[in-house]
Amino acid sequence: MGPPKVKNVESAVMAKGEAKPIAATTAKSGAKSRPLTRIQREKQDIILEAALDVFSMHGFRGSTIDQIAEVAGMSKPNLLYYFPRKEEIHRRLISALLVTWLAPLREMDAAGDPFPEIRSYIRRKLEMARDFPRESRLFANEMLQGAPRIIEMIEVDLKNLVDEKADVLLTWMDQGKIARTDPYHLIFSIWATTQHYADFDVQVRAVLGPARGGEGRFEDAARYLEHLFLYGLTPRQPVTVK
Amino acid sequence: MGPPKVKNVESAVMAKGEAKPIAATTAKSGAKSRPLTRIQREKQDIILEAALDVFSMHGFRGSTIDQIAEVAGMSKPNLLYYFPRKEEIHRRLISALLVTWLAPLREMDAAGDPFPEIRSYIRRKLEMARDFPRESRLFANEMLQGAPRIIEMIEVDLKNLVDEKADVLLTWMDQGKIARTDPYHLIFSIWATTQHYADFDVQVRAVLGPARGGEGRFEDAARYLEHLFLYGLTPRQPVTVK
DNA sequence: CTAACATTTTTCCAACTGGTCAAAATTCTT
DNA sequence: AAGAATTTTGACCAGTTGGAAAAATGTTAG
Repeated sequence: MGPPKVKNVESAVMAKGEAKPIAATTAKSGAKSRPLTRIQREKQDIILEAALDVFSMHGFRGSTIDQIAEVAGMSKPNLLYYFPRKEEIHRRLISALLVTWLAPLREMDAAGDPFPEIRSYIRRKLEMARDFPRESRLFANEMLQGAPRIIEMIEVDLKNLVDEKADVLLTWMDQGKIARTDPYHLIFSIWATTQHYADFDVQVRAVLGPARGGEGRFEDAARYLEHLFLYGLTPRQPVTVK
Repeated sequence: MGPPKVKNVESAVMAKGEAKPIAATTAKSGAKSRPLTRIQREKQDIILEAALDVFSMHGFRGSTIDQIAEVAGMSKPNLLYYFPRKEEIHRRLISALLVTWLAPLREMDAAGDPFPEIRSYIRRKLEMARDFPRESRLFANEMLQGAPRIIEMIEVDLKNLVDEKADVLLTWMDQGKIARTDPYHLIFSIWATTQHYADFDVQVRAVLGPARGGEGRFEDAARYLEHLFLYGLTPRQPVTVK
C-alpha cells in the first residue's frame, strides 16, 4: 500500500456564465458556455482544495467563506467570483466525492472469487481512508447532520448500488462460499471499520501512542481487519463457546 | 434489548456564584456555593438537553446559542443567565459524555469468560448507539474536528483504559481463549461497527429502506455483529480459502 | 497595440453572532 | 404580606457572516 496522494478534488469541468458571474454548476437553458480559462480552472481547484480542508473539519455551517478564502490564499470577494454561493462549493465537493467514494464497492465483482473480492474491497476502502481522510470526514460530517444535501443520492444511487452488491453477497452465501449472514450489515461493518481510521484519526493516534500510531497503523489495521472478516466469513460449523 | 430512554444528560450538580451570575462550572477559590435552586436544576437540564440536540447535529462552531435557546424554549439572554458561555455548555456535555461512554469498556472483566465478556461489550455499545445516538454524534463531531476540547482526556484517560483492556485481551490470547490479533484494532473495530448505527443512522435507514430500516435494524445488527466477531475470534486453524 | 473580456480589489450592507446590562417580573423566605 | 433573592425580559453592542456592486487592474485575441 503505497500512498498515491492524489490532488485535484474534481476534474469534471463546468460551464461558465455570460459576462460577469461564472454560471452555476448546472448548465441549464441555452446559456452559451465558454470553456473555462486557465485561471478559472486553476483557481477553482485551489478553492475546492481549501474548501475540502475547511468543510471536512467544521461541517457546512461551521465553516466560513472567509476561512476558505484564507486557506485558498485569496480574498473573499475574489473567491465569490468563482463560486457565487457557499452552498455551491459544498455541493461540488460532495457530488465529486460520492463518485469516488463508491468506486471500490462498484468494483466488487460477482464473477470473482468471494474472499479475494471482499478482501480487496476492504483493502481499497482502507487505502481511501488513509489517502483521502478529508473526503471521508466531509462525508461523515454530512451524515452527522442528517445528510440534508445528499439524502436523495443516498436513497437512490447508494441504495441501488448496495442492493445490487447485497445480492451478489447473497449469491455467494447460497453457493456456500461465504458464511450466511446479513449482507447489508456486512457492508455497513466494512464501511464502519475502514472509515473509522479517517474519521476518528485523532483518537486512533492518541490511543495507539507515538510508538504504534505512526504510518504503520494502516498496515496493522489491514492485517487485523483481514483476519476479522476472513475468519468471520469462513463457512464452517460454529465452534462450541464456553 | 428494551429501550430505556434515559433523560437527564448530566446529574452532577455544580456550584452557583454569589449574586447575579451563576458561577462557572469549576468551583474555584473560596466562592461560597449555595446549592442549586429547583429552577436552576430544571433549567440547566432543559438547556443541556436542547444543546445536545443542536451540538450533536451541527458541531460546536455550527451551533448557535439562539438555536439552543429556541429548542430549550427560552430567550437567549435567559439561557446565558444559566450558562454564561457557549463553551461552558459544550464542555459540560462532553465531560458528562465521556464517563457514560467508557462505562461499557470499563466493565469488561478480565476474570470473566472472554466470549461472553466481548459479546456483552458489543451488545452494550450497540444499545448505547440505539439509546443515545445524540451523545454518539456529539462525540463523533468532536473527533472530526480534531477533538480540540478533549484531546487531553483522550490521550490520558481513554488511552489508559484502552491500554488496560488491551492487556486483558492479550492475556486471553496468550491463554488460547481467543484468536491472536491486534487488541487495539479489535477495540477500534467494536467502536466503529457499533457507533456507526448512531453516527450514520440516516445512511443506514436509507439503504435498508422502509422494510428493514425500522426498529428491528438494531436486532439485525446485533445478530450480525455477534456472528462477525464470534467466528472471527474463535481460535482455530485457518481454513483454506480458495 | 488595443479593445474586449477576465480577474481582483475596495467599499459596503443587512442579517446574524456571542454576549452585556439594567429594569421588570417572579419566586422564596420569614 | 413584605423584603430579599432569583429569574426573565428587552434593548443594546461590537464583531462576524454571506454576499452585492462597482471600480480598478490584468490578460489576450486579433
